[in-house]
Order: sequence, then C-alpha cells, then structure tokens
Amino acid sequence: MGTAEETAGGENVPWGEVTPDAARRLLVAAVDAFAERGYHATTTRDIAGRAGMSPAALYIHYKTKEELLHRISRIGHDKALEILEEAADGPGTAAERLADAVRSFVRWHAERHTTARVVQYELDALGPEHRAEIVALRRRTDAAVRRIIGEGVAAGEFDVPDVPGTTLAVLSLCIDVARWFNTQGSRTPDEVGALYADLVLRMVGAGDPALRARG
Amino acid sequence: MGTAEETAGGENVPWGEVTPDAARRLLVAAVDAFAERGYHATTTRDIAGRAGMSPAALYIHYKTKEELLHRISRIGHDKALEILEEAADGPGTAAERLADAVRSFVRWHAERHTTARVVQYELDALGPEHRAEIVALRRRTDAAVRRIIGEGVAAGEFDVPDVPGTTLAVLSLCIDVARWFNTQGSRTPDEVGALYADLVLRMVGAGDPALRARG
DNA sequence: CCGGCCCCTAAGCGCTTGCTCACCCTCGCG
DNA sequence: CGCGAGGGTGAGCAAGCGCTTAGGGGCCGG
Repeated sequence: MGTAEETAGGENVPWGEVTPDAARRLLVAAVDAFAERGYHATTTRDIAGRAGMSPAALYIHYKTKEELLHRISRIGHDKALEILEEAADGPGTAAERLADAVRSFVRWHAERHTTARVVQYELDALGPEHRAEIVALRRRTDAAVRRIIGEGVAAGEFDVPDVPGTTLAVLSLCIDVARWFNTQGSRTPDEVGALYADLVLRMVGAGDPALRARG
Repeated sequence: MGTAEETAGGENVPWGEVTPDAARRLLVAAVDAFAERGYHATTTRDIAGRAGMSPAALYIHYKTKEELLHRISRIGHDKALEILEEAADGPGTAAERLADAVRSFVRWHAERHTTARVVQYELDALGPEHRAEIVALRRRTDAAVRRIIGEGVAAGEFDVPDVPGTTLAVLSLCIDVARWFNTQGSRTPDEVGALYADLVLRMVGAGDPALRARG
C-alpha cells in the first residue's frame, strides 16, 4: 500500500506500471505518435510536445527513442500474452477455450488498437537484441493457440487438416484487427470479438453450426 | 509492336509497364527498400544505390520520393484488384468463385510479398490526394468480395450472419499474408492459397466439410 | 533561511535527410 | 564532323533529425 503504482492510479490502469508520472506521460504520448505516424516518422520533439515537455525531457527518463519503443512493445506483448494464456489454460472444452481466447485477444486489439498497432507493426524498428526478446514472446503466443487447437483435434472436437497453418491464420486474423479497427467506426470491440470467435470456431470445424449460433 | 513495353520484356513481366529502363530499376529498388525497412526509414540514397545510380538520378524520373511510393502503390493495387475481380466475375458457384478469389489473391500476396507489403502497409505515408485515390481502389476490392459472399448467401450456399463483418475478416486475413510470409519459410504460395481458400469456405459455412476436403 | 537534489529547459552540436544545380558524357542525325 | 538533346554525376544546400550539455527553479530536511 502507498506504493508508486497506487499513487499512479491502481494496477488496472493501462500504463499503471510505468513510473514516475512524467515517464508515463511520455510513453503514452509516444504510443499515440507511433500509432499515428509510425516509429520512423515520429520525432522526439513530437513525443515531448504531446507530453507537454521540452525535447530534452525525454532523455531524462529514456536513454533513446528506441528504448521507448521497446518498453511499449514489451509491456504490450506481456499483456497480450497474459490474456491469451489465461484463456488457453482456463476450464472448459477446447472450443470454449479457443472462443474465449480469440474473443479476449481480439477485444484487446480493438479496444487498445493504438497500442496494439505499435506492438504488432513496429517490431522491425527495434534493435537486434530487443527484437529477439519480443520474438521470443511471440513464439509463446503462437504456442498457446497451437496448444488449444491441438487439444481440440486430439479430443475430436475440431477438424483441422493443418494445425500449424491454421494457428498461423487464426493469429494473423486477430492481429490484423489492430490495423483496420476504427478506421471505419461502427463496430464495438465486443462485437468484433464475438464475430471473430465465431469465425474461428468455423475455421477449426468445431461442432454444429446451429449450436454455435445459439450458444 | 516494337513498343516500349515489349522492349522492356513483355507485358507479363512484373513491372513491365514502367519505362524507361532506368525508371523501372529505381522503382524495383524502391520496392525492395520500402519492404525491408519501411518508407520513412528508407533514404533516397539507398534507393539510388540499389539501382546502381547516384542519388541525383532518382529525381530525373520521379519528382519526389512520395511519387515513387504512389506509383508502386497504384500499380500494385491495380494488379491485386484485377486478380480479385477476375475471380469474382468468373463462372461457377459462389463457393467456387470465392475459393478462386481467395486462392489467387493470397497467392499474389505470398509470391510478391515484398510488393504487397509496401502496397498494403505503407498507405499512410502517401500524401492526402494520393491516399484518397488508393482508398477508392480498396473500396472496390471490398465490394468485389462482399458481392461474392452476398450472392452465396442469396443462393443459399453460404451461412453468414454478418456479411460486411465477414467480408472485412476475409480480406484482413488475406492481406496479412504479406506481413508474415517468408519470415518463417517452409510454405509455398500455392500451399498458403489452398489452405486459405479452405479456411474461408469454412468461415462462410459453405457446404459439407467432407466435400470440401475431397474437392 | 538555505543548501542540495531532482526535473526540467534553452540552446545547440554533429549528422543525415530530401532535393537541387552546374556540368559532362554519349549518341543519333545532317 | 559538329551539334543538340537527354540521361547521368559530384558537390552541396537548407532543414530537420536524435541527442547533449550547462544551467535554472521549486521542494524538502535541517
């Protein structure tokens, strides 16, 4: 109690783990700028300006612009992975767990699509070591989805001729939500999550379509 | 006969429509560089260097770096749209046309994934008027897919509760191939096309799964 | 009241960027 | 052979980049 985290607004606030306050303001500004223009097109002056600071202030809290991207990418991937693995390790049939995983993963990508866009599409801008670290996290993401699908096939729930390929496609579908979401509007994250969960169950040939529509 | 296009190697060569030769070499170099590093991280010196020319040579054939991106984007979208509309307007049932469209669209994104990456992911780097022009092309892409799905539903071939949403998901799935293809290897464009055609037929609830597997 | 500490800023350094300009080399034609 | 035109180059400009540094202002314990 009385920790910096609580001072910052509790542990469920989006960037609550980033302290002190000035560092978080800079990071949030960087997420917005990176999502809007891309990493390379964003200047450190722009980030500092959005955070209401001078350009030099950035370097008090972060060594380089790349370190900012890495922090964003790391925290974002941790969160996305946590969401997925929680669903993968939950109770229920493979179909229920897969639907749950897709629903929450997609919802996160839609709700926090500016963060997700940076996390998913600016990976190449990281330095070699930082990129390697993030790639390792992504392999765990892949493994979590593959595990659910594999278990569904083993249990006879799913009909999937190509498990690695279908895993890839499912993840690709979910991740790409970050690219297009809210460029049109008119759909809530919950709606997209529900739609995608249904589509993915169809992709793995899970059970009776009529059951899916009702449940 | 004896036109510049034929001199350049015939009309089926990837960038055969770009003349003169030096302009094409620069454009191909730009595609590679943009795909590898992204538009903003690519310098005009890098593009010219890859084409074996001095930095100044670029400006003989293109007014700005952005014009280069626009030319690439325009030609690429034209080609992608042509592929899709050809399949959409072809003969056969809605299921056959949808499978055909997805198969060829995906194959193009895989085979020419460096071009596709630029075309699909560097749109924001275009100036306002050029972007508007490209966005109009993408609406036609969307319309082509939506038409096939709509016709399949009308004919009772498909079971799709949300036609616009499913259209969006199908296109998103195909487009994202450009992002991940060949970062791992081990899959040919034909294989990915076949896999994705099957997955999409499942998404729209087309017919008997057993029939799909045999056909 | 003050001295040290922590954030922060103004100014600017060294470098790279997109792009330009004066000039040259090559080639077809009379 | 002279010549004009068009594709190419070397050098470099103004602007903007990531990042640094010297110094200032507010807060806090003594």
